Amino acid sequence: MSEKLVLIDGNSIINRAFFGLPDLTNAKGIHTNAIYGFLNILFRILNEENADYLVVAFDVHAPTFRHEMYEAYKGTRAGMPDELRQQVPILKQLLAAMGIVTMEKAGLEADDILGTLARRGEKAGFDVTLVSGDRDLLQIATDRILIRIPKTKGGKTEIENYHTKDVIEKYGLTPLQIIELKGLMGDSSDNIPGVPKIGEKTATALLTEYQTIDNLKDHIDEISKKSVRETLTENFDMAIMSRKLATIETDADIELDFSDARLGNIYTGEAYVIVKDLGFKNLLSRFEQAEVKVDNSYKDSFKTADTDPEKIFDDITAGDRIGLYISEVGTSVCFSKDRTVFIPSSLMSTERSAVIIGKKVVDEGLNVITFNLKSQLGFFDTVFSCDTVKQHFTDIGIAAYLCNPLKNDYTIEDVANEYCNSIIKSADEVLGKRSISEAYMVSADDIVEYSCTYAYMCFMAYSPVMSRLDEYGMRSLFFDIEMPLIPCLYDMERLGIKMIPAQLRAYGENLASQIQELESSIHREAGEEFNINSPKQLGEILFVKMGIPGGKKTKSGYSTAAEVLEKLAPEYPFVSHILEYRAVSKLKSTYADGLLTCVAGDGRIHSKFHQTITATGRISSTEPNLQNIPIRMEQGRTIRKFFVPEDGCCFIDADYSQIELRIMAHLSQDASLVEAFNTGADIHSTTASKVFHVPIEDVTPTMRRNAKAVNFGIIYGISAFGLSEDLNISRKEAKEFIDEYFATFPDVKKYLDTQVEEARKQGYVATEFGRRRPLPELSSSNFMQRSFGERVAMNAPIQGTAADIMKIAMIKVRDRLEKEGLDSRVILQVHDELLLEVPIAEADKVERLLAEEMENAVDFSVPMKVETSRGNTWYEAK
DNA sequence: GTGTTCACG
DNA sequence: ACGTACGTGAACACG
Repeated sequence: MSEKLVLIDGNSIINRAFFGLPDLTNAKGIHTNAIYGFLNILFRILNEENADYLVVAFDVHAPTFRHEMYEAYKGTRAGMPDELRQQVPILKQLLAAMGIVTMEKAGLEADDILGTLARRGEKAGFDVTLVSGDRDLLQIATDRILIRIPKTKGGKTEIENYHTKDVIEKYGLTPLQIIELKGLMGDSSDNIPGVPKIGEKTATALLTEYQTIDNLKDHIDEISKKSVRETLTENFDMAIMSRKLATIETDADIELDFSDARLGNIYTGEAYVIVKDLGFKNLLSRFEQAEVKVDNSYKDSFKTADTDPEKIFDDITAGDRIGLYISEVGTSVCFSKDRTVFIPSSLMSTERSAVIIGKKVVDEGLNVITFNLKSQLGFFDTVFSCDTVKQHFTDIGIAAYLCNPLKNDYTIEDVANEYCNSIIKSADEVLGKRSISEAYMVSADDIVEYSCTYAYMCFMAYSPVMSRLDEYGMRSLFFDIEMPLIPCLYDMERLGIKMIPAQLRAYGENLASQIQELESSIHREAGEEFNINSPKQLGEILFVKMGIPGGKKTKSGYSTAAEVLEKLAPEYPFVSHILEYRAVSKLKSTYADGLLTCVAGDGRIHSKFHQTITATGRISSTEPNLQNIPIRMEQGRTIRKFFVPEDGCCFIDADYSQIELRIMAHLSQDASLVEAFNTGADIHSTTASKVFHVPIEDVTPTMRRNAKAVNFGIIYGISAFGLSEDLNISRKEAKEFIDEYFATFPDVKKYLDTQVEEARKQGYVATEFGRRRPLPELSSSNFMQRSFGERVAMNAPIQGTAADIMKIAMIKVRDRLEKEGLDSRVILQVHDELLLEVPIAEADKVERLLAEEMENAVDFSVPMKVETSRGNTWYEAK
């Protein structure tokens, strides 16, 4: 059997990948979509082809001979978008690391290299496969040269295959006639002019009859259609030149010994590092073998304690820095890069080691470096004050988050790899699918490795992460806000919120019967049974079977979003039944059923609060998400009646009123807006009064509603489109509102413009407290993405500053409650709102204290107004 | 796993 | 001409 030579058109494949995939970026903000797409196609090809030799060809970016000919003709040249250009050298580097030969040569296009190698390979007796996105290459096809053209259709990549017979079948022309075809019809994507007015149809018909352009010239008089005859006669020169442009060189002057292109192991350690850096997690497993080769010598410094573990802690002296990881199975302490000790809990309980460390922390000013401290605070017997945590602990996971808040997850190995240039095994790789608490399933060595790696990496990553934090000017944000916040969140998770499951269950059963009724009447009205929860089936019923007008919207069919259905509801009762069904089943599945499964043995729901998720600095909540419990509609709001305080306690709820607009006033220093807040009137009415030039008492509800929508729009990064959608008005009207708003508050406009401008210059925006939000989107050549970046540049400083203020307030409230010896506790945070569980006797005091601390969390140009209320359920307290 | 929908701020 | 408001998380359908 012949050996196989695979040739890949690097430029064309990376181009296809770039335009076919959404804009992906890695943790550092480098665009990676084209590389990702290229690799996927490469792996697929290698999977399907039994390649013995592989070459990837590229264009040289300097103008080539053929381009020069064309430029001489027209004087233009299409450029490559910047985001794609950046990816080419990285791809070449990666291919080199994989031991794959790449070729490029000044004066030649990738096509010419491919054509030449294909012919040469065929002569040398290989079976040749040539992969390109470019149909030009079809001219190279023979019985032994297969041209493969990947096409991405609906996320799936299908590859079209062409030998000589396939070209003839599809185009009715031989491969060589493809050149003649391009000569006549041209190719706009390749800047080949062709003959005016001759398209694919005419050209194919002519070539079927006359085979070549030259022969066609000889028989020009036989052509019956006058217009075709004329344009051909006039433009033969053009046809000849175009043909020349379209002809791929097959005898170019290139040197390649095929034996150099023999495919070896492409999964090298070098490639692993690059792929890891690019953030292609799902491709990484292919390179895993290579990982073993990396330097793991640091593990030699891991030791398991054998005798008297108490002594180990004697080594710690005042002001020392240690890396620490505590888990159920033991405690790991890293003292230096050469010494990390694992103390198994069988030798000393984790509680005991935590006590010792806790004491050292306070008595000797120990500096403890951790990763995800919140999850380990439970091992300590003492409840740390915000200040103690701030003084003595460092959570490098949170520090890494501040340096780059766009990553989806922060694992110790990611941080270590990024900041220490080392590659360590991920927890999953060490433990498999078991968790550390199922340690009996894991070997002793693996436990030591896992636990010590945490402590070691904390210790090692400390300096580089901290210098990055300093470089970005976020030291204070980190130590004054994020670190002391940890115990606040820990408390909220530990305390949880009491729930009355029986009432929630009854509520859920009531919903169930409503759902049944709605379901049967919907099925009756539709005349058939179908899954109402399936947007696909529902769209089919609504817009096809029932013939309701309301065109397509999504990729996969009709949109059935509430927004669309609400417009149809007045006219079609069926549609409002759907909406009602949706609302009720959402309540049942997400809230009634969902929350019930979250009630713990103590009758309380312990939601998790995450500090390293959002791009703007907000906290997020999961398992369950208690930050999206219904409130707008009464039926959903009822759920809040089942959240209750402990016996003898009440709830006090405190929320910042219009915090984002107040921040906007402060940041922009717009005189009118600042004044509006300082007079204390209703802000939406005041806005309406100023914008519409009427006295405040003449502001109509409509005017107020419009002003409110504009105010929201401003915070989100206003666009006429968004506002028009929200208010259901024309874009022209929306634009008039916005213009009028900016005329009224000129410094707001100036501020927003400045943010976008600064973001473009620096690549990020920042909150009042220095929290950064990187904006890789702003450099995009894609209009939609760039516009998104602009809106984010306007929104992030506002939303982020609000998040900062709330965090400061939470710390101040916790400190104050502790200092005054009160038993009240914050149990929930919902972005601009805090919910406290308060012993009745403390209620008056706490209510005052809360408002005071929250309002005085910052000293801005406008007051931060807080509204508080009390209740015996969450429902009542709001 | 991805897309759609919808709950909250 | 493009086609969207900012930030989240959970449930469900579907390939």
